[in-house]
Amino acid sequence: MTGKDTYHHGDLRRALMDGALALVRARGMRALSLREVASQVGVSAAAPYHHFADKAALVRALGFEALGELDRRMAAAEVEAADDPLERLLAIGGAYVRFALERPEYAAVMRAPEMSEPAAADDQPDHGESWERLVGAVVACQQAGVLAPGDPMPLTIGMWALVQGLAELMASPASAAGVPGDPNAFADSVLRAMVPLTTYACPPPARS
Amino acid sequence: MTGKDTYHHGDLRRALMDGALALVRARGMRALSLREVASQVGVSAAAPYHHFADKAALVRALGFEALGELDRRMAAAEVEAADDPLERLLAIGGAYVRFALERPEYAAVMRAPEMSEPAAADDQPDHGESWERLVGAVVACQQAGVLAPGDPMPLTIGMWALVQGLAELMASPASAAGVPGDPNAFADSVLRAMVPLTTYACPPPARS
DNA sequence: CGGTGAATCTTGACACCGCTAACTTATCGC
DNA sequence: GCGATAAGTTAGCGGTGTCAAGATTCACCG
Repeated sequence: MTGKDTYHHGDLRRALMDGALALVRARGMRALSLREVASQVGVSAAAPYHHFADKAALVRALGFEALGELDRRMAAAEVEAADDPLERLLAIGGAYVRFALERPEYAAVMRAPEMSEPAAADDQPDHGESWERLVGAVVACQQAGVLAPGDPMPLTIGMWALVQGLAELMASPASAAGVPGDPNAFADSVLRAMVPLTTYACPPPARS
Repeated sequence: MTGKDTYHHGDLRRALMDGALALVRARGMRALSLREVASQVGVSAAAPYHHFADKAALVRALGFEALGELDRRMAAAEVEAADDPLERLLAIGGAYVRFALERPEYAAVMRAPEMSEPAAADDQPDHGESWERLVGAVVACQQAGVLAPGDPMPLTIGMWALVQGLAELMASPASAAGVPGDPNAFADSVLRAMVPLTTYACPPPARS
C-alpha cells in the first residue's frame, strides 16, 4: 500500500519525505515548505501532489513514520533491558527521550499540529503500538509490586506525559542550558527521581 | 513601556493580541495569519508592524502573556491549597493542567516554536517565575521529607515535564477519548499516581 | 511490436501570506 | 499654532499552498 509507486523519479515519495526531514532538522518545522523540498529533490512544485493530498498529509506521513520508529526503539530497549519490570519501564522511557534527542526532526514531526487534527484517516489512528507497550510495562511493574496497584491508566498516561514533556524540555535550546553533560544519564536520573520507588534499591543504570 | 501607545485605534496592540488568541482558539495555531487578524480588527494588513516587529514577535508576546497568567494561577492555587508541601505541589501542577485545558489558545502559544528560538530579546528570557515557584514547592517537599532529598532539579524538571505533557495529552482530541468525565479529577489522579508519595526514596545518585 | 490507458511530472496561474517602502493623517509637546 | 512623531494607509515584492490543463513516460495487453 503506497509503498512502491515509483515510475519516473525512482521513489519520489520517499525522497520528498527525506528532504522534508532534512529541512525540518536543519531549520525547524516552521521553515518546512513544499516548494523548497520539491526543488531540492529536483522536481516541480506541483509534483508532490501526486503523492500527498496536501502539505498536512506529508507531515502526517512523517509523523506516523516517526511513531513506527519510536515503537521499534522502545521494543528493542525493552528486550535489551535487565530482567526487571521497573528496569524495563525505565528503559522504554529512556528510549523515547533518546529518540527525541537523537532525531529531533522526528520528534518535531510527531508533535506537529497536523497530528492532532481530525484528518487522520490516512494511516494508523492513534498513538500506535507504543502505547500498548507502555501499558504492558506498567502493569508488569504493578504485578511485581514495584508500582502502586490499581488502575494502570493514570500511571501510564503520567509516564507517557513525563517522557514526552521531558524530551521536549531537553530538546528546547532555552532549557538545554540546564541539562548537564550526558543527556542519557540526565534523562535516566529524572525518570528515576519521578517513578515511585517503593521497593526499589537503585543499581547503576546498566545502560549507556 | 509598550503599555499605552494608543492614539488612533484605541488600543491596537491589545486588539491584535486578542484577535490572534481568538483565531488560534477557533482554528488552531496553523491558521494564525497577521492579515486575517488585522482585517478582523478592522485595520490594514501593514498596521500590525507598528506594534510588532514581525509575526513571531506577536506570537512571543502572546507566549509571555500566557506565562504570566500561568504564574498568576499557580500562585493562586498554591496559597489556596492546604498547608502541606505535597498538597501545594500538586495544586501547582493541577493549576497548570487546568489552565492548559481552559485556555488552549494560551497553551498553544506557549509551546509555539517561536518561543524556543534565539530571538527572545523582547521580553523575559526564560520560563518566567513559574519555574522558580515549582522549584520552591519541590524543595519544600524535600525538606518536609515528602520527596527524596538531593538535587531538586531532576524532580522539578520531571514535574514540569509531567504537567506539560499531561496537558498536551489531555488537550489533543486523539487522546481525549481516554479521559473520563471530570478532567480536573483525572489530572489530579494522574499527578498523585506519579508523584513519589512516600518518603522511601532511594537516595538518588542524583547525577552522574 | 504497436498502441492505449494510466500514472507521473511540468507549466501556468490564483489567492493568500509575511514584510517593506512611501505616503497620509492624527496626536502630542512646546 | 506648529513641527515632530507615532499610527495608519496603499502599493507592491517575493514566497507559499494548491489547482487545472497539457505534456511525458511507463505498464500492459492485443
